[in-house]
Amino acid sequence: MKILLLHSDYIEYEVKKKTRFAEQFEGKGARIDEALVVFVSVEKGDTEETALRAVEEIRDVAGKVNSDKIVLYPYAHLSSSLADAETAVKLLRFMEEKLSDDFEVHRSPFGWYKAFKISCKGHPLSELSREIRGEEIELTQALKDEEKAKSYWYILTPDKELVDVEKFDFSNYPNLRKFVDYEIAKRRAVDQTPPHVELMKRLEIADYEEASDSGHMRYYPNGRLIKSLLEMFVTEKCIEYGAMEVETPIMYDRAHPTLRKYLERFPARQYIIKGDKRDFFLRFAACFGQFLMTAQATITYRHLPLKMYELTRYSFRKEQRGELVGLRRLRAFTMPDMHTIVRDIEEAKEEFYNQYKLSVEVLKEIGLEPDDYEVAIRITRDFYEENKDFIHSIAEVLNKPILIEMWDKRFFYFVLKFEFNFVDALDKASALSTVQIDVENAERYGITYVDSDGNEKHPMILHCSASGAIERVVYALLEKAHLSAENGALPMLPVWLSPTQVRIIPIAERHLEKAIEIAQTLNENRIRADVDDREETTAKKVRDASTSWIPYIAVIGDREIEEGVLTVTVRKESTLKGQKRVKMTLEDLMDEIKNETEGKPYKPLPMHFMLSRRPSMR
RNA sequence: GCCACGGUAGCUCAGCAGGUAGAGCGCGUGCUUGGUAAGCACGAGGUCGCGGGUUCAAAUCCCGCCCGUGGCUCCA
Repeated sequence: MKILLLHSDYIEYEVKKKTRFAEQFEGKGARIDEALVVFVSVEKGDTEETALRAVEEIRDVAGKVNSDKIVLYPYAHLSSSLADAETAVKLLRFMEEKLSDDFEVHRSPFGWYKAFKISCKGHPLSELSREIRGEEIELTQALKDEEKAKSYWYILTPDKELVDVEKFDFSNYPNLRKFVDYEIAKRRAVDQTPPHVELMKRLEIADYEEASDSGHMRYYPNGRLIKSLLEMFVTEKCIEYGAMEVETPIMYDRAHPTLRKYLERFPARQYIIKGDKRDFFLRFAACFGQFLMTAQATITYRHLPLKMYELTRYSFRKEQRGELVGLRRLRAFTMPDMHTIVRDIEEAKEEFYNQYKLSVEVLKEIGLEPDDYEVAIRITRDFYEENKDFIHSIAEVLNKPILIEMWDKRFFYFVLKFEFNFVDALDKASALSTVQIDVENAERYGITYVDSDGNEKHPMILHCSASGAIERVVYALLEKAHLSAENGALPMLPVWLSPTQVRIIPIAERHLEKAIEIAQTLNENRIRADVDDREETTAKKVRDASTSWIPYIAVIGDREIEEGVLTVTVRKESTLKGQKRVKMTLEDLMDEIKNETEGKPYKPLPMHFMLSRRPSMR
């Protein structure tokens, strides 16, 4: 329940119009002089208990301002989580009744649009607001702390200087400025749909699914392929880095004592699922499963650092409705989540540093260069003061200025984290890779290791998402392609992620057989090639291939067959005005693509290799 | 929750001082057998988000609801 108390000379109100929740009311309005006016929002979870506490608050304030008249004024706009009308009216009546013992109480009607005039006395106690907490289930403690946490902002320069963010010269770092503006001012002056939303639909990657909850997407064959390749890639990198891949449940008992406490410390809203006897929440990361597994394992110092990895399909976060956008922010998303158990802070720092570099490398190989993102480090002041050299060594890795957010007090479970933030075409920022040093959860989950001295100790834990959410990586790649198009290039995805890598276009029907043969050879060599066998003009086929962002378009006609070559349009080297066409043999083409996609996972074509056999998905 | 905008053919959208529903793309059929970013012709395809009201008559006006997108959620 939220209440706003105003000590007034008078209040005057007039009922205008009913809403559908309107309470029976015959009068027109009222004027009450010298009253303590209490605006009230009854919220979800409020009970008579909550109302009684509110009554006590009101009594207290009324005593202080020496007022014997109270006006209870239902006012929905104090809260974004209102109770249903029935409960609200019930509790308001209840409060009216309780207050009537000591005060002259006037209650204005619920559920009407009302015009009102109020004259507030303006002395120090004349304006007060109070929040009376009921059974609050949706908002966790961490979310509230996040609101309260006081942040200090700095830029750590490549010269290892910590500059107040106000004093930093951003003129050479426009993207960092955008990121900082977004972070600190949280300002969004944009009122257009982000470019990647249009692209994800047009390229048949993903789309909204109206039959599901907001923030849950459908992925078409192209989208599934792209996601799948990214998932495979990040997973391989983490395993290569030394992690053990595991799989854990997606839902957990809400009442589980350990999990309950962790929920309180994580700033996210959960989906709740009703089970037979217990209620469950859907996981928002792989922490629970991995921590519970680790707690049971017998671990000694010889095993450390110990890494465990899971690709979470899905993680669920019930973000506020208005925060959801395209692939940027979802309620169900796929996240690579790796946890590293380390012996002490020194080992934690070492791993943190290595995983920072791992993240840089993963993003780079995916197609996102350090220029495409901005680095943020969030840290407690103590930890910074004690580890300056270490933080500076991180700054050296990319040799670019870093945004530092510093807190006096540790509000969260970590003492240090970094994020790589992508700044999109509309100047909005969102985090990709991140690593955190967690100093709390080993103890909470009862995770221990036996040290060389024979004693059981609690380790520290690193949380790492080397690429960030897979959907968000797709978002970043699409936005990046859009940005490159604005600079005159032809937008495209990296070749290893392009659903079709080579499109074969036969000039006439008599070339079709040869075209199919070539496509088959390519596919046998793990290159995704398809054939435009539709009855369309060559120009039309080239246009369609181009608007699908296909990296290599190979035309085959009499001349090519005679010479034993292909005429290939190379997208990367073309512009809308001038297309780069090269004659090359099939072997040359295969070599070039092999080269381009080396070390990357492969999956076959997501749809039939003959275009005439392929449905349009939307 | 609040504000703005939107929901019409598979897609993108026009029509809305009330009078039998339109375009482009896509799809189907036919002609054309093509040389690098949209060949030509014909055709099929619509409970105009849902419910109520006004009217001789509603996609169009009024009321309510649902869904979507963007922003806000007041930080004095």
